[in-house]
Amino acid sequence: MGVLDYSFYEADPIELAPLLLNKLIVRGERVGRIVEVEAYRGEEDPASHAFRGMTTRNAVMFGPPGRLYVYFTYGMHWCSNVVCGQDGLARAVLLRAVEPLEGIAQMESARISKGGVVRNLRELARGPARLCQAYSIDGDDNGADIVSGDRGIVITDDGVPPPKKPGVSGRVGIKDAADYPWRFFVSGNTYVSSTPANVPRSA
DNA sequence: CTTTGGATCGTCT
DNA sequence: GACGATCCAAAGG
Repeated sequence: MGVLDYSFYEADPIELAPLLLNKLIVRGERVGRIVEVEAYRGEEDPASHAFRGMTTRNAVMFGPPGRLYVYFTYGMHWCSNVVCGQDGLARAVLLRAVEPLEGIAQMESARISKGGVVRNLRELARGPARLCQAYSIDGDDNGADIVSGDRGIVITDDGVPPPKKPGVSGRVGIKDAADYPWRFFVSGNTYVSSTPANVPRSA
């Protein structure tokens, strides 16, 4: 229960990613449950921004765990990752979808004020860029400490455990290493994005 | 319902 | 100079 400790984030992203499922992201009034994530493993992962070493853009990924790595892409979108693994290793978990629980009005106005479109609750924070819009996460939040909450963002545990058998599939929107089964989601949850086809575990 | 193409710019080659 | 860890609207079945 409560805010997660730094030690929680020291794990390898493949271990940590499924453990982040069902945790809460909190920023002020805004509270949502994480239902979909992806693991990225730095120099060992052709799809990772850090595959070819450190740059100014990805530097936060190499730093201490328990921070946010926020990046800009497609000329208009922000996406956010939880930095994990030990200090010096470029490891991170991309936050891909959240089930809105509280502060829904604030999430909606945050999206709309940034030119977003809110069709329904399901699409409010479904997808990494929409999630950032809903939480007003942008470049200013790159490097934010999600344990101390120095920028007002924390990840907490409300007692709901991660799924015993999370859904697993390839990661979305990448070309390299598309077959790595490093996307994890809460099976059956409607707030999970659907691409690629949800592949049940056990298989 | 699915498919397709446009928007838009910081970062790396 | 090319291209994204994406989203959205419009067009087609």
